[in-house]
Amino acid sequence: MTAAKLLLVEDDPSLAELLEFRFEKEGYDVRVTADGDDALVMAMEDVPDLVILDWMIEGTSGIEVCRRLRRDQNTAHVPIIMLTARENEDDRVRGLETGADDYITKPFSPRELLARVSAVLRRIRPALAGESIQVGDIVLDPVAHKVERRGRRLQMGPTEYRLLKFLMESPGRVFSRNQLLDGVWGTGSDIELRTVDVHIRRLRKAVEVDGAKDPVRTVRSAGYAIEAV
Amino acid sequence: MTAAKLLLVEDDPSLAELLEFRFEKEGYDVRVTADGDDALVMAMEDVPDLVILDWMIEGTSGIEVCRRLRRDQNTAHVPIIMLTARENEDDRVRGLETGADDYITKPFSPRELLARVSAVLRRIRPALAGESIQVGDIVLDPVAHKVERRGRRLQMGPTEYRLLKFLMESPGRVFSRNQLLDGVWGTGSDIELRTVDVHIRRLRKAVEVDGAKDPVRTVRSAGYAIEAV
DNA sequence: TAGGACATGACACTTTCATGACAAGGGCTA
DNA sequence: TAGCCCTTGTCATGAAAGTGTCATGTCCTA
Repeated sequence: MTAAKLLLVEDDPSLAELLEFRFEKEGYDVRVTADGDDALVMAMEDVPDLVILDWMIEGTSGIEVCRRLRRDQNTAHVPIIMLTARENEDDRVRGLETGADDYITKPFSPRELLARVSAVLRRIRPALAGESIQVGDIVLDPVAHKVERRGRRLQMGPTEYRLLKFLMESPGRVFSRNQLLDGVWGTGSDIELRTVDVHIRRLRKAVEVDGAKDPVRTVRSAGYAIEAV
Repeated sequence: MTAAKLLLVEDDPSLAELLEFRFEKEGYDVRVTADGDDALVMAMEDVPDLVILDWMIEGTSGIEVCRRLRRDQNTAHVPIIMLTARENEDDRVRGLETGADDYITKPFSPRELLARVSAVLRRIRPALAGESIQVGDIVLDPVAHKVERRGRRLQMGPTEYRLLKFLMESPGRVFSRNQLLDGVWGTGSDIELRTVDVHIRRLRKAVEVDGAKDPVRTVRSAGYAIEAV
């Protein structure tokens, strides 16, 4: 299981350091910045699994960062937890309405933030929390690195496994070839776009079980998705 | 678009009634019970999209309900928001660790709870949280790249899809052929004006469902619009 | 009723995708 | 270390689906 990538946007150095320490201790892969614009750049370059965003930061404001993350295709679905010192309900609601998934009011204990991060990740990316994912009749166990369909064990290469896992984390959602390259092969991989097709085909072949239908949907001129069949 | 089904487990009658009223006003399909065991039965019988669970209820305790929901295959993935009167951090953390997706501390405003429900649903089923576009009986889910009408899945080419999406983003508004070329084909496309007519026709054919009326309105010497029928 | 505007079917042309083949690389074993 | 097997990225090819244009028919309106 690869570590979950967190992006922490916090301009109080001591708090940032404390949180970074705690999260790394929990096995997360943490990057930190104090600046909103930096945060956006970092998020675009390497899409994190979750963003922890202080409402009051230098440069671009927290809510603006949130809005922009939501606007970009690649980061639109990254969960965001906002840190806010405000008691004001309007701000909390506005944060949630802007697209934040959760907020936590300062002062908070690191432990509670950890619990929230874990809860959000579990909801969004069960595989990161070590839980198995199920889509239709396909079950993927990230801990055992096993895939089963209708009780039968499936055999596939490492790339097909990662591709399947990536797709299963967002069932039904269509990913472009570029998104798949970023998500499965890693940002900045220098791979031919069409190579994705080939791996999709290998994946299709790997999940073939007697009379079961193909769970991989091709969306012409858009990409691929996996769905319950 | 079918309404999101909520299950509200709350034993304070006045609060339950208030919430039920607010949620139904927002278009949710709400069922209410005051009892933990009832809640489990109801959840098994008709799996809700989200559970709002009071921590302190009669019968089986909230946390126990949470645990059991998580244990059953059918309800394991249903998001849970816990309502708690306790300030105690341990309880909050324990709730999250047990599998609740979120909690909210009493007293809270219905508005905030609504925002949280919406935020959680947005994650789980984008189509339920208003991320899909709906015009009349046509529902377009941009994330899954799917279009449905009266529950039936529609099939169309990429251009028709983009055209439909563009029109549905401004229901009722009339677009000239030039505007459509700019918006759907991209500015600077060197396409014959009349080609729009052809794609409109293909779109019309694609959204044909048994006896449903044509949602595409032709405005003579002006352009086209889509409207609820 | 004439003239313009729109609808429709046909068709040739493009784009996009599925598939099989293949060579390069890596790791493991004998 | 040579040989073998598995994985991987790329390419060529054929099939399928989608696209733009035109000619013709139909409708509407002044």
